[in-house]
Amino acid sequence: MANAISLMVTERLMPLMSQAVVTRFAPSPTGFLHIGGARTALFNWLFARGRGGKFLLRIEDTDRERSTPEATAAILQGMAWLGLDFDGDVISQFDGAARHAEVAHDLLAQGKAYKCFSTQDEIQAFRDAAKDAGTSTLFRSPWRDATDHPDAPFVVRIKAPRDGVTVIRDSVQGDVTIRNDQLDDMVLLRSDATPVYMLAVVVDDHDMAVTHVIRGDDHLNNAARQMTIYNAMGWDVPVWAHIPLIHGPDGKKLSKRHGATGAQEYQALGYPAAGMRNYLTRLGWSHGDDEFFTDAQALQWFDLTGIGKSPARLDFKKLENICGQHIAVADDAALQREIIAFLAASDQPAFTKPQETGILAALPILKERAKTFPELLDKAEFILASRPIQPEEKAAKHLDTVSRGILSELTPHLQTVSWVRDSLEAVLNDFAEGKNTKFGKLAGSLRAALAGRAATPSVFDMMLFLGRDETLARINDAAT
RNA sequence: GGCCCGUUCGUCUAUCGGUUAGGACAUCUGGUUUUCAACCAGGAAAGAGGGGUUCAACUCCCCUACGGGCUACCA
Repeated sequence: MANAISLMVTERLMPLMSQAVVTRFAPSPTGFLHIGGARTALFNWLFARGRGGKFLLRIEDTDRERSTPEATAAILQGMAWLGLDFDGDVISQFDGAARHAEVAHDLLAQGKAYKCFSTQDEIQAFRDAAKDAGTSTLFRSPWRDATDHPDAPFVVRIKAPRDGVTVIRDSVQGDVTIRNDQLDDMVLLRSDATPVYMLAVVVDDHDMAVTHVIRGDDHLNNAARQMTIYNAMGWDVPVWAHIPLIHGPDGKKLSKRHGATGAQEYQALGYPAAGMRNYLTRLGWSHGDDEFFTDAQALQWFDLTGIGKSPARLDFKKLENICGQHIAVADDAALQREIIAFLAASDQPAFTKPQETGILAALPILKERAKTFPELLDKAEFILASRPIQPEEKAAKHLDTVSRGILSELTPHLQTVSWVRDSLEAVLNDFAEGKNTKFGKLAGSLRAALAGRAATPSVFDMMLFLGRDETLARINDAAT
């Protein structure tokens, strides 16, 4: 029986194993890692990793003018922050130029591409005229079927089909049909013989054995044009999945005026990577009613069929909510490391050694009350600050003359009490009652004395954490 | 201009012809509370508009509106 089952499992898995999933993220290095790009990378990562496949990274740096090494570094950093590890080395598309050109020459030799001697000025003039006349601006090169060639600069264009239709079988968008008379004979090789992006992607995706192309839907139309190259070369077309772009809260394309657009800005803002992954995954993708999930669950559940077709908007409130949940369940040591990285990413001074050990020890009482790292750190002020504590404005209100007097009177009670939660609670409650005041009022003063803040963990937690001597010292500081 | 894609509560979404259109965040009311966070109970809140098809449409088709994309010797 067990054998029969394992055989069934093996048989079902075999086709999948022999055709393992390969995805890639292919950003152009012209700036930081955009949050939309980060989500695209995340989807590719989830899809490949969830299926034991490979996730590759290719930098599309064929535009020498705009590509910079700094941008590549920023993209790498952003991915590292989000924990999106890729297989193999970073691949430079520019490095493959010779191979891309080779394919273009192959097509030329096969008569599936041709040399076009029309100059850019001529083409531009044609387009302008067509626009004025209200006719199609699709350029039809007179050189497509020419036999005699002048001795002049030329570009290599592909002979795109003119009849029939091209159907993009897209896992997200469904079948998208484009009439072939809408396709132009796109340029493969520029007049300086360098390959163009449209050629490079196809060749690279084929050579890298990419099985699933998951990318922004701004490439949806390009897919039809790219298919003419696949078809001309007789290559298998990958599974396409064109995902909608992310929009700002106002529904417009996400741009700088919406605030943070770079993935790393979110790190500097203090969002934990796990929460970011969860939120970004859920944005435009769903698995029933599941909102909060672990990486393991996302890996198991993520599928192309769950991706929506309409653009989603960023909602910082929900991001915070999800992040708060992830901070609450995070492993203390890992959370500590992430907070330290956050400090560096946001240009804040690093922890001193005592602060570092203090935070780590207090994480259990801190992490359940914060949605972001700045919030957590704010509530950790009783650990980070050292005597004498300088109360902030809101806290100072709890330290008026009367309150200070009460704190002075409290001191002797704390000197003798057994330093455990139950005893402390009993003493403080009795004391408050004896003073005919509410415990809440007393707690406010204690909070101000111990942390200098109005929002802190429980006063008992802080007292236990600080210990008798430090607690009394701080109360004394505040009372006098 | 041409072509392509999209449109369910404020937001993210479920629904895959028959539901009182469900959940989450946000919001409002009440409760709890030691501040913050959290928690508990409850409320308000949606099928862009117009035509079809069908016994029945949020779901299928068409038109319009709105949003987005592509239309480069950029990627």
